[in-house]
Formats: sequence, structure tokens, C-alpha cells
Amino acid sequence: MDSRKTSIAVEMRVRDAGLRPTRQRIALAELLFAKGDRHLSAEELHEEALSAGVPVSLATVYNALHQFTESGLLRILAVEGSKTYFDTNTSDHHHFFVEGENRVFDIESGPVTVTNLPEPPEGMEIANVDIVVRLRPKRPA
Amino acid sequence: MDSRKTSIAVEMRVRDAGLRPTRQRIALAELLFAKGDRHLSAEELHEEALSAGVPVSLATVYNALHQFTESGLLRILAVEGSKTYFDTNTSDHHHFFVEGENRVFDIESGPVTVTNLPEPPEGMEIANVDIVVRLRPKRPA
DNA sequence: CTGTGTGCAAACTCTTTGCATAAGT
DNA sequence: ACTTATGCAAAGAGTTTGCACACAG
Repeated sequence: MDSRKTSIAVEMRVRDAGLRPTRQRIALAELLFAKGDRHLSAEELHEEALSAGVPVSLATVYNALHQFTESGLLRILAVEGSKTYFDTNTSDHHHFFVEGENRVFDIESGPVTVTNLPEPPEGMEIANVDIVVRLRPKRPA
Repeated sequence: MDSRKTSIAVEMRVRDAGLRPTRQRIALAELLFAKGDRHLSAEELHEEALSAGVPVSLATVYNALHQFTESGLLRILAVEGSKTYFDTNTSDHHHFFVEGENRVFDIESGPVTVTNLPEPPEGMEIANVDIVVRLRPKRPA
């Protein structure tokens, strides 16, 4: 991968989000957006950054994740569990959730559709629809 | 409402779940199951119990909620946010989620359906499908 | 230069745990 | 009596915050 080219694209992305393209934010954005759709927690991203030789602090990772989320670059995943997971795919798509393991992965988008969605209450509009298909190990018959 | 009759039904429910019908568990189960579908956090249930004159400790509320969940009397809601919400309706149904307020309420069940659900991966089966319709205040045009 | 971002450590919130006491069977 | 549940307080995990220093424009 050409990391110089990636950096520039990512830098623009950060700048377009109204954020100063600092070393840390660019490094984090690169980790987040370089490899397609990802679901990860602050702690996971922090470790990844350290492994990649980017000595960013956990607090900065939290800041960046929230700022990216506010700017629409990320979305927070609606899954149970103590940690917050961020999703790099902000378009409408859905997830499998593995019970017990707290593991999440995308449902290959395409066919899944919801029909007969109810009207939202007065004064509200639908921001998006999340579908979580909860999986459990198949127990032998 | 006839609280004596309610107590007996609730007591059986707790007993059938394999749990000793202690004062606290019965009182909590009554609060939970008396008024139809509810979504609440441990802290909310705790406060409700205290208001109802049942001096139960928060730790016991947590214990009871988890035990009820393991027994299939409750389900954990898949919504973002720091608190865990429990749902007294364990059948397949779906939710509105109000952004910002962390408020959840049922979608009047009936018409909503999902089509073209993907196959679960090998060795896994679908435990259930949660649909969360995220709402935001409608902003004037 | 000026203002925003970062790092650290402490604070905070929600939840779990350990152990003595109380209650259920 | 014997066993399991409860309550309290302390510990733990995840996240947020305050403030001095560093960096981007």
C-alpha cells in the first residue's frame, strides 16, 4: 500500500470533517479507514496505534472517535455490552452479533430489507435502522 | 389490582425459573411484570423498588436482573449507551430509540418484517433478530 | 504568535465481588 | 439445621475531565 497517498486522502477527510489534521488524528483515521469496514472499541484502536508505532494516548483516542462520530465518519454500534463499538461503515447495513463473545461482523449487505416500518411519532424522524441478528452456537439436536 | 393474586402468580414464575422466591425477587418480579412491557435499567428498578417501600439493595437488583435474564424472563436490550437496559418482553419485537435521550420504546408489533435474512455462518443459529429504529428530532426544513 | 489538541492522572459512572448476616426450605 | 440470598462497602472496568505542555495554522 502507498502510505503517502493514503495519508493525503485521509488528511483531507479529517480536514473536511472540520478537524485539524494532527498527527494523531491522521494516524487514527488511517488505521480506521484503510482496511474497509471495521468495528472496534477505543481500547482496540489504542492498542493498534501503539503497535503501529503511534504513541497516542487513550484519552486522545476517545476524543478522536467521538469527533469522528459527530462528523459522520463513524457510527456507534448498537450492541449490548460494556464497551462502545464504533463502525467505520456509516451507510445502512446490518450486523451479526455473537452471543457470549461480544463479537460483531457485517451482514453482507444486499438482500436484507425491512418492510412495513412504522411511522415515527410526531416531531421525530428516522435517523437510521439497525438490524442485529443475534447468533448462538447451534446446539446439536 | 389484586396484589395477593399477583404475588402468587409471580411467585410461581420465579420458582419455575429455578430461583428461590425470596421477598426481594418477588417484589422485583412484580414491579417488572405487573404492567406489561417495560425497558429499564438496574438503577431505575432499584429506585422503583425503594419508592414502593421495598428496601432492596442495588447489588440484589443486579443479581435478580441477571438471574431473570438467564432464566428467560427478561432480555437485554441492544442499544448503545453506558447503561444496560432490560426488556420484560422476551418475544420477537422491535424498538424505537431516541438519540440523545437514550430512551427506548416498543414498536407496536405487527406489520414490521424482515425479509431475505442471510444464512448464519456454519455452526451458528439465529437466536433472535433485533431491529432498532433510531429516531432524531425532526429538524424544520 | 494564538488557539486548538494532546497527554497524564484523577474523577466518575456503572457494574461486579467478597464476606458477614439474614432468610428460605 | 443447612443452604442460598442479601446488603454493604470496596474493587473493577470503561470512559470522561482538568490542566499544563506541545503543535498546527
